[in-house]
Amino acid sequence: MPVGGSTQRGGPGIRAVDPWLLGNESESRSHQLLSDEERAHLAAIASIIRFKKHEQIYSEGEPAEAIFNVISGVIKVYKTAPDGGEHISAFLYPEDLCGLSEAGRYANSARAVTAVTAYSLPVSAFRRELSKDADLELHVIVKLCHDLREEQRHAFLLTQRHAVAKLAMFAQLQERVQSAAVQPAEIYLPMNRSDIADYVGISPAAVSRAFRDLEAQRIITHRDRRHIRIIDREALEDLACNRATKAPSRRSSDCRGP
Amino acid sequence: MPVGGSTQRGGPGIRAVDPWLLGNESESRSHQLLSDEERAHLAAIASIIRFKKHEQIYSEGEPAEAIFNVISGVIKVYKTAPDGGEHISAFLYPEDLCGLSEAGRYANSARAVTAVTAYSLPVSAFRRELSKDADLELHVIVKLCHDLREEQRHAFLLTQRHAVAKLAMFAQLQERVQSAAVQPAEIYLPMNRSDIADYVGISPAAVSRAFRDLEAQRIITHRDRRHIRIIDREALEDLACNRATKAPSRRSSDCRGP
DNA sequence: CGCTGGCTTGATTCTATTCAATTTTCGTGG
DNA sequence: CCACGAAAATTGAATAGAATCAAGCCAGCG
Repeated sequence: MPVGGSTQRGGPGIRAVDPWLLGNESESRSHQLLSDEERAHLAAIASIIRFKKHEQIYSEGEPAEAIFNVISGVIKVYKTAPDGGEHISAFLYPEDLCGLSEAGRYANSARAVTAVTAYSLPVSAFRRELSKDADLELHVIVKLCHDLREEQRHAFLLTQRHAVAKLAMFAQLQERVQSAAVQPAEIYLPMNRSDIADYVGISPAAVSRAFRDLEAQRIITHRDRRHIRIIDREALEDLACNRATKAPSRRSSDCRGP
Repeated sequence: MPVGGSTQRGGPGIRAVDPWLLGNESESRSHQLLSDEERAHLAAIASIIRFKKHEQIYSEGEPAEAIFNVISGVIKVYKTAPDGGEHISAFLYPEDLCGLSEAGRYANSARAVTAVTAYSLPVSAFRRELSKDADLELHVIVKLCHDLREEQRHAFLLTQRHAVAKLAMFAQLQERVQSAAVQPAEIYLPMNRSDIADYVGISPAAVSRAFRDLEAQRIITHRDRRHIRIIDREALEDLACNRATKAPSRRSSDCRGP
C-alpha cells in the first residue's frame, strides 16, 4: 500500500481510532469514519487543490478560510520561532485534517513535504455542513480526540532525554501512522533530516548520530535515507519507553540508552 | 477571582477560545460555551464527586466509564513511564474536561493536585446527550480544538533547550489559563516543583535553579513557593520565544538564554 | 558529469542531569 | 500552640549528553 498514494474515493475522508468503541484488538487500528453519503455531501462543498513539494499551504496568523483534507502526499504542520527555528507539530497523511484555527486565524503554518493533493473545504460551508449533520459532528469529535492523543504522544516523545530514545519513538509513531497493515514492513520517511530534527526537538546532527547508533546496535537498518526497517522491535520498545518491564532481570532503569 | 474556587453555577460548564469566531481582541479570551439550558441538561446526567488532594481520579488503561468536568480545584493529567517517571500532559482548571479515552480505555491517568470537586458524566449518557444536541456537539468540538492548540503549545514549550525558557513559557501558560481578568496579577502555582518538572520536561533541580535565575534577573518575584509575579514581561517574552523581533537592534538570536 | 544542498562526522563548549548534602516547609501529635 | 519528623526544595560538585561550528561526504538533479 503506497503511503503517499491516493487511497480515497468519493470525497473527503477522515481516519481515526475511535475513543469509545471498545477495542477488540483489531478495532484499535484507525479506520475510515465517514459514510459514503457523508463523503459525497462534503465533496459538494470541497474543491481539489494540488501543492508542489515544499510549497506553502497556509501560514500562521492568516485568516483561516479553509480547512484541508489530505488525499495524497504528506504535509508538515509547524510553528516558526522568532529566531527562525521551526517546530513541527505533526506530519499529516492521507485522510488527515489540517487548518486548525484560533479566533479565526490559523494557529500554525503548513507546508507540503511531498507533492500533495488535498480537498479544500471553506470553513463557512464546512460549519454549515456540521450543523446540518449530527453524525458528521460526532466524527469530527472522534478525529479531534485522535489528534489530541497523538499530540500528547508527541509531547511525551519530546520529554525523552536521549536522542536515540526520541528517534525510537519517532520510528514507532511513523510506523503506526503508516501501517494499517501488518508490522514488519519498511517505514517510509518522506521528510528530510532537518524536519525530523524539528519534530523530535534535537539538532539535525543529533538525528544523524542517533540513526547511526540505532543501526550500529542492529535495531534498525536502512535501504536508503528515506526507508528504514525495524529489526529488533523489542530493543526499540525498550528505548522508546513503551515497554512494561516484563522480564524480571533488566537494567535497573528501563528508559535510558545503553 | 479565586482560581481554584467555585466559578460554576447551574451545572457542567466548558471554557474555551472559539477557533472560528474572529477575534476582536476581547473575544480571543476563553469564555463559557454552554447555555444555561445545556448546562441544566447535562446536570441531569451528572453526579458530583469530590477528591482529596493527591487522590487518584482514574488510571491509564482502565475502562473509561466517565468523563469529568472540573468545578473547583486543579487536576493533573499524566502518563507513567516504565521506569516510574511521570510525564504531565496538562493541568486542568475549573470548566475543563478530562477523561480522554482510546478504544474505550483511559489514554492517561489523572490525579487531584488540590482538593477537587467535579462533575462525573457517564460516557454512555454523555454520548446520548451529544447525539440529541447538535449545539452541544459543536461546543465539544470547540473545546477539543482549544485543548489541541494548548497541547501544541505544550509541545512547543518542550522543545525549548534552556530551562529558563521553559519556565518562562510555563509561567505564561499558567497566567493565561488563570487570568480571565487583567494581566499584572499574581500567578498561583498549585502544583509542586516535581510536577512542574514533569510538565516542562526537566529535573526538579533544574526547575529550582531556573526559578532562581529568573528572579536574579528581576524577571519574576515570589511571595512564596506557590505565588509568583511577573515583573519584566518583556524579558519574559523574549525568553519564551513569543516575541516577534520588534526592536531592530536585538541580539542576533532571540531564543537563547542570557 | 559536475554542481549544489543535504547529510554526516569530528572537536569543542555548554547545559542539564545526577547524586548527595543541607535547608525549608508542612503535617502531625503532643 | 509549639515541637518534631518526614517530605520537599534548594544548593553544590562532578559527569554525561547534546548543541554548535566547521569540514568533508554523498546524493540527487540539471
